[in-house]
Amino acid sequence: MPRPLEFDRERALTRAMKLFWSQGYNATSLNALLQTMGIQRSSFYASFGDKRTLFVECLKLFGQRTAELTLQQHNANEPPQQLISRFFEMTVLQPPDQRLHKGCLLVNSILELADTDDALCALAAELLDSMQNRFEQALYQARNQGLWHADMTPAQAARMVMLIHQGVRVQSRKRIPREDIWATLCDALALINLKPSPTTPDFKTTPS
Amino acid sequence: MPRPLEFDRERALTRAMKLFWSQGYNATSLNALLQTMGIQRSSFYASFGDKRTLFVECLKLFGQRTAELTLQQHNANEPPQQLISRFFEMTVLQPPDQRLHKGCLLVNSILELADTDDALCALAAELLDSMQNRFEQALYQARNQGLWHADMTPAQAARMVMLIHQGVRVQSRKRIPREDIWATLCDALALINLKPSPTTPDFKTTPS
DNA sequence: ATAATACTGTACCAAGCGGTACATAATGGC
DNA sequence: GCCATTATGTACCGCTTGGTACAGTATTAT
Repeated sequence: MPRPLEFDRERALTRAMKLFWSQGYNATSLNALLQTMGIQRSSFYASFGDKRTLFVECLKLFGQRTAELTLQQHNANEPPQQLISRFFEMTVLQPPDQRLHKGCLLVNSILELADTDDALCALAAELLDSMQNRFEQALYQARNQGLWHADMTPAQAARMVMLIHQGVRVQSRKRIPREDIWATLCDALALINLKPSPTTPDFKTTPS
Repeated sequence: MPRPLEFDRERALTRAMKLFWSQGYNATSLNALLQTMGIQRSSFYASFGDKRTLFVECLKLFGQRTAELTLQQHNANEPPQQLISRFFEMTVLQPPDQRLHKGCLLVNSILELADTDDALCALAAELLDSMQNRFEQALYQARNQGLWHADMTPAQAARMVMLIHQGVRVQSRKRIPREDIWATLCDALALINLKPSPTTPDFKTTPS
């Protein structure tokens, strides 16, 4: 009976996420959100509740998208530790500068909201932890298949991967050239026998 | 001729820094600042210009304090790479939880302000870079004296140290127990032959 | 005493904030 | 056509924001 078309909720949500991702929670005003989401104030509150509720949705969406990014091409033939390599390739190597320099929404949010909004901070931390769990699982498999070894347990190595990830995300937020970040990243991953690939990537034609 | 006593500027500045450190730039209101600094609105603008100018001072103060923290006890007899160990001990091991969980003001600021205030972000990045330079210098000395070696140059290792630092600062912002952070940190530093010390630290009696 | 300076206290400002209210137009199933 | 629903547009709310103005009160050197 009603007017069915709920504009483009997914699209609007994605745009909101990108804005939060770039500017942070506090610095993103409602007016700015409405403008980039392309909807009206009334529609906003009807569809998304309020700013904070929207942000929760954005955090979850980011976690989901990140998971898809690493898992979508992960088939059985592929060595498990390739999951980690590809994760970094997708987040540091391939993406346009614009996205690279936004860092990681989860990391950004934890640092911004740690002392002002415990619940949001805990949610972001939780999503980050699930990434760590996926990495640990992959390393566990890889070790059992004789495809990876190191002087530490999968759990320890997964913590290292997250440490490296978070460090890299900070680096990337300060507009350091992608080549430099990639070099540092390779150095770091080599230390735990996870150096991405024998082929040196080509940065020349990366679009922005 | 005038009334000489300029209240306690240093003290007020320190308090302001701590508040920014804990809450970030945007989430820290002027009223909150006045309250913790213990001064009046008029005195504030007379002595510190405005909020943003104050923040610049706070960033510089933080950089200076951090430098003092690592360099003050650094005498000639001490192995140079001990500077790095002590740096982490001072920022992760010894400080009360309260300070630990604030992370690093420079890292926090870079992530919060990357896309909204280039100048502030650049200043924080610059101060962070000077930390890296000190570490690189220390590693260079240590290597020449045969006190440290690794499969990478001092410059590469210094980048690793900063990567680890930034990763640890993110970890610490999510209220992870200090013991866990310390364990992860030891794993990471061991990879570049900078494991803090043979003695396992005692966490039991750390005050908060 | 006087002039100069530094602080306090309070009132005020325009602007922006997140959020609400409501009247109106469009769209569908019945 | 009718009604339910969902959108739009706009006006408005109370509150907070960073910043200014100014009168009053100390405090000091001269």
